[in-house]
Amino acid sequence: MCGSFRRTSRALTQLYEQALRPLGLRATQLTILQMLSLAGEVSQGQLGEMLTMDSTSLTRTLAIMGRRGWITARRGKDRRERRLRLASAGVTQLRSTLPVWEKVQSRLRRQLGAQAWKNLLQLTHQVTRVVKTEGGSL
Amino acid sequence: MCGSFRRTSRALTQLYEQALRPLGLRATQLTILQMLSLAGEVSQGQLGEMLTMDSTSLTRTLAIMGRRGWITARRGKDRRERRLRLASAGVTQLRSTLPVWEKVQSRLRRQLGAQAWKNLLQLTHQVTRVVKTEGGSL
DNA sequence: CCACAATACATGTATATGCATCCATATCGA
DNA sequence: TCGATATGGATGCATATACATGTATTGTGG
Repeated sequence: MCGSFRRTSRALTQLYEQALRPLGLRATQLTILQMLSLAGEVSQGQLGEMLTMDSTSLTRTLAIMGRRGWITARRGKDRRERRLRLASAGVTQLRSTLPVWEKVQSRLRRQLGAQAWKNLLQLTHQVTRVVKTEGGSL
Repeated sequence: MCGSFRRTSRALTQLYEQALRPLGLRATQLTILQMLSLAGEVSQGQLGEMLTMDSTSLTRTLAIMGRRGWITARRGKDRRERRLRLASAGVTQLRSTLPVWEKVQSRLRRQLGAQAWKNLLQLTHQVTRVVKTEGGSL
């Protein structure tokens, strides 16, 4: 199952990134822009939790995105935290990226069919949930 | 969809690799061992095709696995090709790894249910196939 | 046979990602 | 309040992964 997911991830990532390449961002970066757009200001740890990603792995990607001016970070009341927000350049980048993303997504959905699409989203979320909640004892 | 798959891949990879860590191999490496075990001798390009992985990405992983003595490579009749096989240490490694892998896998399958499991395998393969065959026009 | 296009990898470069470990800060118990 | 512990990130290190480009080899039309 792990191998199947990893293989499909590679295929999907290539598909999406091929479309995103002219815009100069990677799949992970788009996901982060979308997440911050939805969530507003969050800590690095919270973002990691939302993405099921090691929060220290985010340090590097966030640094790249910070250099490009897409996000800003500031210390929170708890001064260990980095609280992250979209910067205006990030909003702009996201806005110009969404149509491209949407186009790939809708074509793929058409190929797969609405039912398979829906099942996939539901099942992937279920797997993530199960692994996260039962991971220790699995 | 890409984000969902990537997130679930991260979760699954952590789950499987947590179990595999004492054995000193990564998820990708196990997949390659399994593939070579099933396929016998194949070229690097064929292996990349089977895994939906850029064949030049395999160069590094295969080098690591070669250093550990798990695989061997030789030139084919076409001397540009590297034809890959499991070495005996690779067979041994695979044999000692399979029970651990099986254990994680079966527990996860129990948590998800047989039907969801089956649907997932079928759907992920479908997505991979669609992306690979229609990728250019998507 | 030969110049040229195509193929199979190798290598350079960049990002993604996780874990172990370290530092700063916060929290909590005595 | 002070010392022990816990928490949030930063950093070092290793692997995963893709693409662009370079190199060796093969295939091909003339």
